[in-house]
Amino acid sequence: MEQKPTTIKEIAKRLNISFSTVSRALHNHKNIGVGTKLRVQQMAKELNYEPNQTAIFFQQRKTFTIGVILPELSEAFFSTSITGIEDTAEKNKYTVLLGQSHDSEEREIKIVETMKNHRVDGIIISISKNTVNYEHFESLRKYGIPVVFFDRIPKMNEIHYVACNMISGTVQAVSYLIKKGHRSIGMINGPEKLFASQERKDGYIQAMTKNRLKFDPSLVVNSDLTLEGTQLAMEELLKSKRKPTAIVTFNDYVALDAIQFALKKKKKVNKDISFVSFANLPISSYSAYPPLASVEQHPYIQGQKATEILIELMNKTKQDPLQADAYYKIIIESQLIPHLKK
Amino acid sequence: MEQKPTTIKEIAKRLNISFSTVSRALHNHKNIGVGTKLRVQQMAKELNYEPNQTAIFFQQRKTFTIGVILPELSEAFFSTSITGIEDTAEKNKYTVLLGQSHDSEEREIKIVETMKNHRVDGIIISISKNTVNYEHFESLRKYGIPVVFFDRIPKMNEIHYVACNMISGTVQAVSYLIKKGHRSIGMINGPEKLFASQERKDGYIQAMTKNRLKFDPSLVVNSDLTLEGTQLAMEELLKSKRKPTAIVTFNDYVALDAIQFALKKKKKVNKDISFVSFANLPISSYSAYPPLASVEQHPYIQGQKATEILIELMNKTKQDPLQADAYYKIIIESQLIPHLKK
DNA sequence: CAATTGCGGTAAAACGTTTGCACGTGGTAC
DNA sequence: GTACCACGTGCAAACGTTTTACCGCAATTG
Repeated sequence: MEQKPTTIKEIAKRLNISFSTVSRALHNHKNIGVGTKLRVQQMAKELNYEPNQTAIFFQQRKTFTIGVILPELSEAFFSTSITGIEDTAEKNKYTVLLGQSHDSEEREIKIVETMKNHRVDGIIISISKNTVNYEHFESLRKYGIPVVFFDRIPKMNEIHYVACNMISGTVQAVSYLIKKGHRSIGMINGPEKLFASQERKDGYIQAMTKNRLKFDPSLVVNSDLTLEGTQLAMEELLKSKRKPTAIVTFNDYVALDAIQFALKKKKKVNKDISFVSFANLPISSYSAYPPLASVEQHPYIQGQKATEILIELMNKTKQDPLQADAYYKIIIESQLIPHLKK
Repeated sequence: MEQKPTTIKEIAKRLNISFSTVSRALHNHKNIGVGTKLRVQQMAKELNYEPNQTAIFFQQRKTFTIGVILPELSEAFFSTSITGIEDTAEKNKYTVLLGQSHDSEEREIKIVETMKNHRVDGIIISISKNTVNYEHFESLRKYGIPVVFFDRIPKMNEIHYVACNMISGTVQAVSYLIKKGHRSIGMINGPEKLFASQERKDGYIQAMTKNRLKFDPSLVVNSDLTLEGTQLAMEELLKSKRKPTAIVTFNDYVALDAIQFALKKKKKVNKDISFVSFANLPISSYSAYPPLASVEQHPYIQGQKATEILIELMNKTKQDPLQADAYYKIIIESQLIPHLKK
C-alpha cells in the first residue's frame, strides 16, 4: 500500500496543464491566472501534495539546515543554548542538525566533515576544550560555509562569534567577595588555552588591583574541568601559604565538585571558605551548599544571537560574495546573581 | 574567490572519460579497469572532490537523517538518551535532526511536519506529556516513515517502542520502603494518561498486595510534573488521613520539588518522611536532602536500542514492504539504585 | 495603425548523481 | 570461422523542482 508521494507532475497531468504552471501556481506567481491558481491549489490539497524537499534542496543548492556542534548536551548551559538556537532557527524556517563533540577534537573534526557533506547552510560551534588545531574550521571557510562561534571560541582572527563578557562578570564576582571582607581570594580557572579562562583571569586581576589588593599568581590555578582536575586544583589552593577564604570557580559544576572536596577536608563551606562561580545553573539551588553567587552567562540569548548572525551571514553570501571583511563580535554582558539564603 | 565545488563531471572532463565511468570508479565498481580507477581516484583527490550529498539524497530518495523529537533537552534523562541515539546513528552513517516539543502538542505536530518535509528516513519520539491526539503519528505511518517511540510512548496499538519496565522498578522501590519498615507509602504519580504513570501505579499496587498491605487509592496522587502540580500533590498527601511516612515520586525533579516542599512544612526529610524516586540523575547526589534511592531508567541504552530498531526498520521497508506486522516492543529492566549515605 | 506592454501560459534547461543498457574489442571455445 | 563471453566503457534516463526564455494574444499607447 506504499503510495508514492504526489508530485507536481501528477497534478499537472490531472489538470492537463504544464508542470511549470503548477509550480508557479503553488508559489502564487503573479503571471498565473486566478482560476488556474485555485484549481491547482485545490487539486494539490486533494492529492495531499507535499513538495519534495530533497529535490528543492538539490535544485537550490541550499538545505535550510544549520549544523550545531557543541561539547556536551548534558551540561545545562548547552542544552539551554541549543533551545535558543532551535527556537530562532525555527522562526526562520531552518532546521537543526546536531552533533556533540564530547570535548574530543577528533570527534569535532569528524562532525564538521559530516556536516559539510550534508551540505548544511551554516554552522554554529562551541568548540571542544581539547581542540588545539583549527584546520577543520579553516576548511569550512574555504568551502564558503559560514560559521559562528559561541561561548567557547577559538583564538583565531577573522571569525564571527558571540560570547559573554566574562571580564566584567569576574570583576563583579571578585568585588562581591572583597566587599564581604575577603582578602585572600583563590580562583579555579579552566584550561589555559580557552579564551574564557583568559578572560576570567584578566577580570580577576582587574578586580584585585582596582581594590588595591596584590595579585598573587599562586592563587590562580587551572583545572581541566574534570572531577579529578578540580580536586587537584583544590588541593593546591588549600596547601597555599596564603590560605584563601574564598574561591571563584570556572563554573557551577566545578564549584560543586570543589565544595564536595572542601567538605571532605572538614572545611565549613560558606564559613571557612566561600564560593562564587559561573553559569547560574538551576542545579545549585537544589544543592546542599550552593555557591554564594553565580555569574549568569545567558546561554539562551547567546544561542539566539549566534543563530541570528548566522542567518544573516547565510543570506549575505548569496548577494554580495565580497565585502566579507566585517566580522561580528557580539559581546553579551554577564551578570552576578547572588543566591538567596534559604 | 567562491570556488564551485568539484563535480563528477569536472573530473570526467579532465580525464576525457564519461562521467558515469567516474561515478563507478569512485564506487569501486568491478567493471572498471584498475588503471582508470586509479587515475580517477587520483584526480578526485587532487581536485578535492566531495560528493554532493543533496544530489545523492535526491537521487536515492533517502537522506540518511533521522529525526529525533523529545520534550526537553535540559532534562538530564533526555540529554543522555540523545547521546545514545547520536552515537548509534553515527556508527551507522546517519545524522540526527533535532526537535524539542517543550511538552507542547502543538509544537510536536509542527516538528513532525517539518521533519516529514525534510524527508527524514525515520523518526524517534518521546512524546510530549500533553499530547492527547495521535493523528500526526498516524500520518507518518501513511507516508511510510518508520517511527520508534521511546520512554514516553503513546497508547496506540501497532507501534514500535522501547521503554523501561517501570512496573518492576516500582515494585523494587516500594518493597525497599516496606523493608525499611514503612507501612503507609504515598505516591506522586505523573499525568494519568501517560503509560509510564499507569505502570508505576500497577507496580505500586503489586508491591503492596504482595506484601499483604492494603492498597489505599487516596495515597496515590497525580502531578502534572510542574512545581505547582507537585506542591498540590504533596499538600494532598500530607493532609491525608493515613499520613504517609514515605513517598515514591514520579522522577527526581518531582522528588526534589517535593522535598523542598516538605522542608518548608517543617518535615524532617528522610526521618519524618522518606523519598524514593525515578531517573537516578546526578543532580540528586549534589542535593542537600536527596531521595534515599532512585530507579535507574537507562536513558543511554534506551536511545541506543531505539536507534538500532529504527535503522533496522528503515532497511526493511525497502526490501520487504509487506510483512510489516511485527512490532518491536523492547522492554529494558529498570533497577533501584540506593544512594550512598555520606 | 504600428508598436509596446501585460497577461497566461508552455517548453526546456539545469542541479549532480546512480544505474540499466548498449557497444566495442579481445580472447576463447567449438 | 562463427559464436560467445568477459571486460571496460559510454549513453541516456531518471529523480522533482525552479527558473529562464519564449510564445501568442489582447489591451493600451503614441
